[in-house]
Amino acid sequence: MSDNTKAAASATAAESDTKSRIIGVAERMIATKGAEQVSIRDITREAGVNLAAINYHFGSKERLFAEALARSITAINTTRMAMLDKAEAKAGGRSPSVEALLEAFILPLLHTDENECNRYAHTAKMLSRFFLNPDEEIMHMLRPHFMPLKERLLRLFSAALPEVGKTDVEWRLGQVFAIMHHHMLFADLRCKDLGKKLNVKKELRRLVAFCSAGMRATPDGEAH
Amino acid sequence: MSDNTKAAASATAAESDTKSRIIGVAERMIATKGAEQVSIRDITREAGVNLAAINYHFGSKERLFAEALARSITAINTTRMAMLDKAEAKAGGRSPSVEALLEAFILPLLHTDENECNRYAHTAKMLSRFFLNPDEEIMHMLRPHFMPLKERLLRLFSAALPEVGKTDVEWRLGQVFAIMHHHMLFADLRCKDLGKKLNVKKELRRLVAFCSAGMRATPDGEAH
DNA sequence: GTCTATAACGGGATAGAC
DNA sequence: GTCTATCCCGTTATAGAC
Repeated sequence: MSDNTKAAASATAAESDTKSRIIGVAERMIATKGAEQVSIRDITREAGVNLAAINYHFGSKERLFAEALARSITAINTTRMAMLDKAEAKAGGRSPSVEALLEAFILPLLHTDENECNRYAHTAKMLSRFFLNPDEEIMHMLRPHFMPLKERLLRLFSAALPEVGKTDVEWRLGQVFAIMHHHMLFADLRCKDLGKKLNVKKELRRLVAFCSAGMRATPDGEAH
Repeated sequence: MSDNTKAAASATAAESDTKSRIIGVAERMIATKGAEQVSIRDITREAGVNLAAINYHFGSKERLFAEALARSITAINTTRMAMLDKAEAKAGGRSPSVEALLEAFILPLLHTDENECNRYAHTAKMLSRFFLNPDEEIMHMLRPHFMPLKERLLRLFSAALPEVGKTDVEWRLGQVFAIMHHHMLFADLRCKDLGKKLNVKKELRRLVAFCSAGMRATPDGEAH
């Protein structure tokens, strides 16, 4: 075991950082087995580092996981930003429609792998972990990773919904987030239990229909 | 591996003191500290029973917690059923409005205590635990506790929304559930971090407005 | 500063005596 | 049915090597 770690260390001297290797291994294992099934013993064994290395570099298991979560969030939000760019370009100088904005928010979450039904199902589960046991430090560390998108969405939705107050727009956006969080939490169950691939197009249509109606609701709740 | 048919048998007989005492203690401790902070060692110490008693009577810690969760669900759903009774009586022979139905579904979840901001915040967290780590046996055990309500809601919403297909009504009801799950998961955070009591009336109005619009959405997502 | 070795701790589960 | 005695595991803390 000792010769293995030495070889790996010398072979990749430039980036043989224990810290980045740990993150890499953690990400891979989480993506494979899910955060709930990954112990730091698994990670350190696989990475060929000592058990205590995680505590030294990250402070705790949760903060290592938060690091991995941040990467996923960044990946998702980059795609969302790109879709917003396209939507804005397509709308010319005008404001993109509520539907276009929702699609940019929702669609990146529905991407599928061949083996994994939903690529980001494990990301949703990691998010849930933090929701279940809120940690102020981690939340603070995560905030920058989704704030830019949130600000932009708030601005764009407010422009698309001039008749809805900004406070309400923000609150309603929170409900869309809630729906998507729940959706992804069960994406793998729906897929694995039913033994069929998810119908992305259909799900997107349903989600956009429900959420756009909610975003546009009049305060008294009568939408028609 | 061990057969669990014995558990069903013991339920019929005069419930062993130990078993009911364990459930009672577990419920109380979960309501006080939250499920995440309660170990079976805490419970057995407090109940004055042996550590192994939980495994003997319930099979596992998770199944004991599921028992406590089932009680909360039953309490909530009894209130919901009563509100549906009233709504149906008020509507005479006609179908209660979407708003009245949503209110019956949502309002019971918003009840507050003096110390606890949301009486069922811990219930939501327990639900989340199971969502995070789905257990087929537990899900099967829980199903009867919310199926009657679900069936009734499906029937009533379908009657109130004749233009929406039953499959869509069910799917949309799932989104309302998602919103409420998320809402309760953060009820305590909103309350404790902001240091102010929740404004139940305002939250109810917002929730009903958003959800009723979503329930009524037209398939293409245009609601106005 | 970086990392290892090891110990201590607390948690859930279980076999087997009674 | 109940209880003791473990077992195994994941996590955390510390001391010290490099």
